[in-house]
Amino acid sequence: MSVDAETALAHEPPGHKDELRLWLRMLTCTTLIESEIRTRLRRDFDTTLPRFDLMAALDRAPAGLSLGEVSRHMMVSNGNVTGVAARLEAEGLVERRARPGDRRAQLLRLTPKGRREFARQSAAHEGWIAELLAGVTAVERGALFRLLGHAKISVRNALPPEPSA
Amino acid sequence: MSVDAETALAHEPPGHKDELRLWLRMLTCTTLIESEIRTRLRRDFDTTLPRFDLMAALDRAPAGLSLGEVSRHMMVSNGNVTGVAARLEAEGLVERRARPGDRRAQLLRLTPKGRREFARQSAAHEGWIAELLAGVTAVERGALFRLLGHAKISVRNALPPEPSA
DNA sequence: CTGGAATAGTTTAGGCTTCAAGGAATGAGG
DNA sequence: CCTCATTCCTTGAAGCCTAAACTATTCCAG
Repeated sequence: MSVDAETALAHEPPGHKDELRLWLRMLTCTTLIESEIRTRLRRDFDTTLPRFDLMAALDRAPAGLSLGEVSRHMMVSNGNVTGVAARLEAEGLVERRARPGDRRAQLLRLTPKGRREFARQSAAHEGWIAELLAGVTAVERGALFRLLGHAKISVRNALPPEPSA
Repeated sequence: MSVDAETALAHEPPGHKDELRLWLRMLTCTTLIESEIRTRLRRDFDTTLPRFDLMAALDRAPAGLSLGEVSRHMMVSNGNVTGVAARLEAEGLVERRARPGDRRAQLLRLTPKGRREFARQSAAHEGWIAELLAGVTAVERGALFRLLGHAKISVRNALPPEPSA
């Protein structure tokens, strides 16, 4: 898995391919990092990125989050969260509790075991990211962060408006 | 480099929040764009991103590509390509031919219908990307492209070496 | 020539993901 | 009260994705 679509495009006839090439390079970077992280999560912790992400969301919210809140946080569909949460619950890493005063909603929280487990995973994860980005200087990182901020705003502005927020 | 997660952690003082924030922002940008593209591909062409990507790879290789070559281009597993190619073949967009002189390999090629269809899709796709990134100036795009190039190299250097190429 | 390594693809099991349809609970107006 | 829209979540169908095991073929070294 070494060639990427981006380099292949470099010899296309000139045009407005500029944004496209930027997008493909962005995608390549993200895919490279993401699949390496998936591999290591599996190898070292026998877990997956979605599980890790869900636990990360809960770790930042000690009071718990509803499934819907998790879904918005992770930018995935709500039906998706149902399944991932069910598996984490089966492993004893997450627990559900009824939300007082609303019998529709449930609060998801890390169990003590889940909190311990996530602490180990997130420490390793942070190290992995630093390792993968070690070749980018602090100055470059700052510039990238800022420019990606602009890109994020650009995309959000071009997106269809959300049902409030 | 093959240190287990625990040991690696012991040697690495915390302080990599910086890289982590950059990574999360990169991931957010990519996810936003990618899910919008998926939505539009479905809405306007009743297709998916993997199908589109596979056809894009074939479009750049008029002589055809083996399944393995497609797999490397798309940076996905070979088993995956089997399935996506099968669906595209069932829709008459792609055809398989034996590769002369090697009975293991098969060449995948766009059919005329597939080529027409992809031309429509890729024109729209290019417009969508330009639209989403319209808020990023040409100068910023250039800087982003260059910096992401550095990031890509950094990641590749940190990755376990591949079985040649 | 022959045995073993490498290569090309497929299959299988398990998990992720979306969309769409639907059930249950809530809340607001009449 | 009712009723109806809304919210929260689950389910089901279909597709994407990986790792690992497997088949078939090719290549190579002896």
